[in-house]
Amino acid sequence: MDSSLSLDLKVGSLRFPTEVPKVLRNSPKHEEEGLLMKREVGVLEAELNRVSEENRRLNEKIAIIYEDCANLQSQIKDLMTTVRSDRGSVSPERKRKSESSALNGYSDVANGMTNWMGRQIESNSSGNSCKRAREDCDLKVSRLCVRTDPSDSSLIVKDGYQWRKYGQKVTRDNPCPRAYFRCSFAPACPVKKKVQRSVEDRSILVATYEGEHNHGYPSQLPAPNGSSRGGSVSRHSSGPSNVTLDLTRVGSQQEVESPELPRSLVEQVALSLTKDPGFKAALATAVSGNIL
DNA sequence: CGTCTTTGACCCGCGC
DNA sequence: GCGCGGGTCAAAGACG
Ligand SMILES: [Zn+2]
Repeated sequence: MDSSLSLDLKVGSLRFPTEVPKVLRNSPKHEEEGLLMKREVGVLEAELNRVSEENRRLNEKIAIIYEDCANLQSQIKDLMTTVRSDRGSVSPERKRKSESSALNGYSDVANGMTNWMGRQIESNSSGNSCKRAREDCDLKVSRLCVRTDPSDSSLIVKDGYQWRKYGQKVTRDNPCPRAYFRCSFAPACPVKKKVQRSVEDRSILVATYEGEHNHGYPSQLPAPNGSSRGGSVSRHSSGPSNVTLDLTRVGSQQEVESPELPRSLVEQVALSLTKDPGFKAALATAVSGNIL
């Protein structure tokens, strides 16, 4: 397994002949028109074949990416355990329960993509409107919209990290309370997040993250003995019923640069894919399709 | 017993 | 200084 995953996808090189409608015009020279039409048809067919082939290869690549993601995450997990054991022996900070963050409902890939997409959404909106430019120097603020069951009154966004709630306030412009969380996966992780229900759509939770994790992504592969017979699936299912991403917003605004350094290999992989908006959309569609 | 949630108190910046 | 609103602390309780 090579950790430097270079994909070399040439999706952006799709170029459709833009001057095709020329042959549709009314022309007195029918033979020439027919000839032109045939040639154009041939070109289009070749293009179609090429695109289909490209599509097939992309699907294969996506499958490979899935595997690589799983492999990378297992490597990260191993790395994290060794790092934790080292640090634990040196500085006896009060260690929290560093495991048993069961991911129920969706896969690690979905988690990573969710996180990454949220970052993309935020970097889009903040880059365009630049509402708060004073926090860019120190804190990185990102926003993630999550659709949950409106009947679920718990403001819990299960994004793969471990959060400890430390406050809740009612704000002025929103009748729904706002919950404050701190990352409790690492003892000194500075990341905080605020979760509040959206005013317009009560079924949407808006999570605002600030700061960067000083640890890797704490993803846990689903237990190898995943053949849990009984209803233990939803035993501690405080997770949201479904996490959806607003893909239209991602697709409508391309040109996303991500100047920040990736914190984990998973994010690095994701960032290497964001260069091309077309592939981003395709991958997002494929991933969301697989989630559902 | 350790960890997390709840919740009122407290702090702090800001506008007047 | 004072009130207001948002963010955080920390004691107490819940939970496994
Ligand atoms: Zn963290």
